[in-house]
Amino acid sequence: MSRQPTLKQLKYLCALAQHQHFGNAAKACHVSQSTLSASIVELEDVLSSSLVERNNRAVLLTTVGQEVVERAKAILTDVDDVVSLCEASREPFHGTIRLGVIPTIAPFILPTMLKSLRAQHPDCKLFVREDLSQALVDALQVGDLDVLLLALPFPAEHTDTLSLFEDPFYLAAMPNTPLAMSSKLRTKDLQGAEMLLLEEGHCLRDHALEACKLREKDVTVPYQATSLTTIVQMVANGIGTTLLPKMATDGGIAEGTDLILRPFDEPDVGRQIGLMWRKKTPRKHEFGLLGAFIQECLDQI
Amino acid sequence: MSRQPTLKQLKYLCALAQHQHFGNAAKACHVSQSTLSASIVELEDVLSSSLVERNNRAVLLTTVGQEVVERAKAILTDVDDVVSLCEASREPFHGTIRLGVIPTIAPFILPTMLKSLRAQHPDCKLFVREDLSQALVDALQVGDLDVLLLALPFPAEHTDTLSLFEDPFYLAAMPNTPLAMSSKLRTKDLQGAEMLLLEEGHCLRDHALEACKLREKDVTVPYQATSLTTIVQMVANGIGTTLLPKMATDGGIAEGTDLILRPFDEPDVGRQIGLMWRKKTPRKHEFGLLGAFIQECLDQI
DNA sequence: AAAACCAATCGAAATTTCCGATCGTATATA
DNA sequence: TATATACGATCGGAAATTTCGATTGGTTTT
Repeated sequence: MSRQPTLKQLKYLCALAQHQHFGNAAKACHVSQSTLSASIVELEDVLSSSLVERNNRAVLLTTVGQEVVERAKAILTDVDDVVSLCEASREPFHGTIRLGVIPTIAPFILPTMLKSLRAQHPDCKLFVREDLSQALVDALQVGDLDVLLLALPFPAEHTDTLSLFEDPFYLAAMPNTPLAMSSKLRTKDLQGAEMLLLEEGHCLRDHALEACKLREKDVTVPYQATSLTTIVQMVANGIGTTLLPKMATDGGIAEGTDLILRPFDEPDVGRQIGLMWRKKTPRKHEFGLLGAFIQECLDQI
Repeated sequence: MSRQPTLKQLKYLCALAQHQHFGNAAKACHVSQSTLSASIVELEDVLSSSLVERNNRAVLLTTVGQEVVERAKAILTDVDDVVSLCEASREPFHGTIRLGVIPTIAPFILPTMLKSLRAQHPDCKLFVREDLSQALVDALQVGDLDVLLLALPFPAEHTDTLSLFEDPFYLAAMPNTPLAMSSKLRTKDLQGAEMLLLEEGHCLRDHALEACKLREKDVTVPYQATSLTTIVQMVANGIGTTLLPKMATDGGIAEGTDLILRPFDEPDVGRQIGLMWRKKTPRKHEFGLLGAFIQECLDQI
């Protein structure tokens, strides 16, 4: 009868795979190097397979080792899921929710949301990470985050999404410019306009291009356009024109400037905001409630 | 900081769910009743949820308990899968072998080899990368490849080699040329001959120079001599003379041409073909078997 | 009321886990 | 060439845990 590997051993192996260094991996696990080393040896003994090649300058995983690490990661997150399942089952909004939010949403919704949350669910600890969609999805899939608030659609395997609301785009332009003064505003008026958009990687950029049927050449990407605020400042200084999500304008991003903010005289010019979680998450129900909660927050703005 | 449940605890919970009885479940797990009982209590403590109702005559699982049991079962079989994965991978020729082969070997041996491999070891996945020796060695040392098939000697630290067979050089020349017609062929006859060889980086070039005691000035490197086939075509068009490894001529590289192929009337004019792997690889034995397998393949050609 | 059954609990023993120290080897530095 | 440094393996002892048998408390059956 062969023994079974321990969760601890699997955890140590994953840490070793990540750090490629026994000492550092041990530090990350809060154990001594000797403990981690012995654990790995024992794991290899239990599995009767060498998982790691200790080349004296680097730590290399064998093919089996890599495969085991992959599965070990999955197992560890599954175990974590059991824990959070129990947490959530005790009562929604009573545990920790690790939420990822994209930069073009976070500043406009988090303040009200966090305030409401503290008022209505004081026992809920919300850990927020702000990053680009792709980074958030990666973190979601490996189990570093529980749920994301982002613009849909965004392709991601093994996930479910819940659409919350539409966020229309407004044109932001200086007074006296043709786009600001035309009687009706249509997306085709933007053809050839030199739009200022956020740099690559921001989904707002892609969704704006998509919604307005623009192509790359219609767009000017200023150097280091990493936040909407800087773009607004540039437009206010007469450098060009841009699209802003209603969410941002409601948040007062253009206050203190002379900018004209115009909605489009067409339907469906905007982006869809929603939640995304792992298909296998045990907290679907709680996240559905979270969606409703966010919608309530928005009504207050 | 919340602890994690143990695999043992999950196992006991599953047994309890199955037997609906602490004593019997304990017996099935080969532990005492007190041990199992305590384990369940501790699991409930870790998860801060009651999983089992032991009020009345029977043992009842709570809703959360059932959910946890279901996930626990999945986790346990996942862990077992890791074990059997390793069991399977212990058998030689049952996993993935990432093999590097140099361009002057690959086309002449891979077809038969892959065919035999599929026939004899259908579970073996062979990933092949064809590149120059130095690139292969680099890839081997950083762990991107498991084993190389190349011409020896080739300097590489932290590696072991296994010599498989000698691959003699044949002179390839057009009829009516002096080298094709001389009574005996010796390496010193090549002095001053304008040999066509592969460009820098191909070890065949170095080994040919070495075996025939030639120096750089005896050689003509044609523009873009990247494959033996093109060199053969050039020689067949009367541009010069070249050396071909027996392996290539056996493969019929000179078919359809008038070329004369002559062995040398001297011993040890050729190159040595062998395997190379990292000194620390845990698969030495398997790679030894791979060497024998390759030798068998060659007998079939 | 007694017996039977069951799970929880307790204290002692057995086991394991963990750490610091040390060793062996490979690499970098002088 | 000699010395210092870095890294992982190993060992022995201390600490933590796991495990067990015995016992307790509660319920059901006889």
